[in-house]
Amino acid sequence: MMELTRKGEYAVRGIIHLARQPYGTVVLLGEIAEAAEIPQTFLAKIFQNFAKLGFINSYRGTGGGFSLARPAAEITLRQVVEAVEGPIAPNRCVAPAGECVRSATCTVHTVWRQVQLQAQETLDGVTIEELAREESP
Amino acid sequence: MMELTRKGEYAVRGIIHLARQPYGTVVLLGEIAEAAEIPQTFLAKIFQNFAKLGFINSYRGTGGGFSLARPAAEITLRQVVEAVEGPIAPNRCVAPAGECVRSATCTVHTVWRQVQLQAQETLDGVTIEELAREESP
DNA sequence: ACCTTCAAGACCATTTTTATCTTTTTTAGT
DNA sequence: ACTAAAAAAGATAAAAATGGTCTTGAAGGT
Ligand code: SF4
Ligand code: SF4
Repeated sequence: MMELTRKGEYAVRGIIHLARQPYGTVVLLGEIAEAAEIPQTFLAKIFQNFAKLGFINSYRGTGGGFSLARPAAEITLRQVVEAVEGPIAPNRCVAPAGECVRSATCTVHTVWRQVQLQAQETLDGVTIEELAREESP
Repeated sequence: MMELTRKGEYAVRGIIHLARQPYGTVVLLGEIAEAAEIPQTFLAKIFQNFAKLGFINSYRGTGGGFSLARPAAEITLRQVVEAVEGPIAPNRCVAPAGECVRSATCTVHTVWRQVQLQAQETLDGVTIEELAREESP
């Protein structure tokens, strides 16, 4: 239930790889795709979207590629996940567009709301910079 | 992202309706479906599964229908949701069968694990009996 | 000019979701 | 025994989402 899609997983892996380079480094799409084991054309779509959203810069032509558009410490995991998967919502009624006629009185609604808030807080509390640091043990 | 399917939503609504009757009451599938606004044939499939799992009893023939097989206070929301949607896992690597070669060293893995634990705890902490009580305000 | 690299959009196979329909089995009541 | 009621089981299927690929075009460097 409620699983991240490949797209979401690839997006996180891709941007973390970018964040592991010195800030400002321009990296080839192909290099990121290979290192993170992501189908290149699929990652291209994801990164095109990231560029539009201002997470990364893209450069065309020889010597082109992608670089972070702002420090990894200023990008949260929630922002990345929501960029590709849409708002975090364990049920329709807690999604932005999700109306349910029962929601005003529904006892289950509040539970989904709590699950949603917990997930949002957890993902908000982690930055790409933290995730990019190599693990210690 | 990570949304409950109709099946999951129907399952919860259906069993709550059953839990609102006095314990042991046998209710027609059609009555539950109508009250909870669920396609009857779809709810039939869900309840067949619930019966197999021992949440409810089913009775065929005239005067048949469904009743809770154990008190609503002993059925948690997590049990109901996992019965229809499978284990709660925000990413493959925290699912029972989900192996990822990176999981041992992956910094993101621990975040998904935390989201998973929080959701599991929240849904574990709510019983169908609580949800079946009419809301107060 | 020419090569490199990303952008954009069309395309497509597979899987999942969301059901419906039909046939069979069980049971209660007469 | 017969009949009607009701769930069980399984086949079928439309629609949507997923997980990509392919082609063409545009921008930039040499
Ligand atoms: S949980 Fe309650 S409010 Fe949310 S969709 Fe279900 S019935 Fe509606
Ligand atoms: S979060 Fe880490 S461990 Fe989990 S699937 Fe992604 S790479 Fe693998």
